[in-house]
Amino acid sequence: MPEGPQMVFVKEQTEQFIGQVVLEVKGKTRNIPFDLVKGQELTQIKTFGKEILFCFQENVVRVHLMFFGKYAINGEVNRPLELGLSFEDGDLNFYACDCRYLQEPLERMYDWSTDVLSESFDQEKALQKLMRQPTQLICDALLDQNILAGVGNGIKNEVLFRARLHPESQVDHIPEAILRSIIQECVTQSFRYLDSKREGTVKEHWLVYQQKECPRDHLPLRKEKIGKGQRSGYFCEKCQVLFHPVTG
DNA sequence: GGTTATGTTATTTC
DNA sequence: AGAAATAACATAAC
Repeated sequence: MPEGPQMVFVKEQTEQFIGQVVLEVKGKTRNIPFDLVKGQELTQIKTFGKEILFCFQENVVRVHLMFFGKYAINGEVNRPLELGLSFEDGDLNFYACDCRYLQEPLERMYDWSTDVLSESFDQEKALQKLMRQPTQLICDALLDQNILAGVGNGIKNEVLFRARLHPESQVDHIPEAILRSIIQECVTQSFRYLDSKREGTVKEHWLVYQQKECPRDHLPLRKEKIGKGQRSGYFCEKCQVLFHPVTG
């Protein structure tokens, strides 16, 4: 469950442990020095893109759920535990994820202006970065975490559908005004996804992602591995415009 | 059993 | 050296 909004949701679900001390650390991860986390008080939880950052007094534990990651709050999942944190008032368990131990100041590692869910997200900066990759296809560019941290394959497909843009359009063939609207749409759809997580309505959330039919004109959606990343694209050939090189 | 899937990084190859 | 392709990792569902 790895797109940005889902991680913000995990943050909201785990903030109950802020102010509590870690009583025990366990799991099979070798990236975390258990003894240096044990006894620490959880002071803050942040997210950056698809990462969640558990900030303690003297260090930070970063968890990325990757493709198959799962988590449980005050419960367990029947599979090998990657990282378990026991607090005074409950516990937090992560599975099949990437865990890292950070000591550097976060400000030195992260630039929150690239995180679409951050209040300091900078659309203009994202536009500049996009335009610095003129030959990329837009479907690949939207998944670039250095440009739009937090955007995943689901959000990508929704954004392109709503903007009526064909996913295989090359960046430098797309008018700047449309690039701007795409970036805005990444923010809008990310927050919309977050809302549906909060409301428990994710199943009804997607218009095209993992769907079969275009909701606008009811034609069958195309579903193909597209772009350099060969990720699943769901799109409508009729209502999503493919931009071609400007000639003449 | 094969394929697919919300992702990223390490390694190999050119 | 550095970009680009490939492999690797993890897991459940159809």
